[in-house]
Amino acid sequence: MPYPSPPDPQAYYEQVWQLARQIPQGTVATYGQLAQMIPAPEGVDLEEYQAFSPRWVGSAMAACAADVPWQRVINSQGKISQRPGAEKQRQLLEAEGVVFVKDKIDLKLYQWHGPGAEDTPRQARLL
DNA sequence: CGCTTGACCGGAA
DNA sequence: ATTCCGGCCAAGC
Repeated sequence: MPYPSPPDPQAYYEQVWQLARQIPQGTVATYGQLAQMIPAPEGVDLEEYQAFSPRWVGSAMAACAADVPWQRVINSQGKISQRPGAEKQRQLLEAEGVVFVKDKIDLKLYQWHGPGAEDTPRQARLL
């Protein structure tokens, strides 16, 4: 299943990491969500960007720096993508108070609303 | 140099 | 709910 890469992968990944670092503890973001928050690199048409950017975000997370909370990025179905280390990701999230139901998270409760829209911690609302 | 293999997503069967 | 499909690049072996 072939797919293209960003014109400058390194530069794109850094934008992803910077965004990911802003995800509050106890909340999550999806690959596609982060991709939408980043503008399409110059030379990439919107259609192509929409089709592949989520994978680019995934690639970025696969190579993320130590200070990036990679565990807070999950797929659009509210599940943890299959791969070695997936179990660890779930543990880290549960330690932050994220509850899993049948291997999935309720995005309505935990999804990050983006920078600036700093949400009231979902957990507080549940207490 | 030629395979193989990706931390995805939305829409269609 | 579940499976299948298109998208068509690069690093690593």
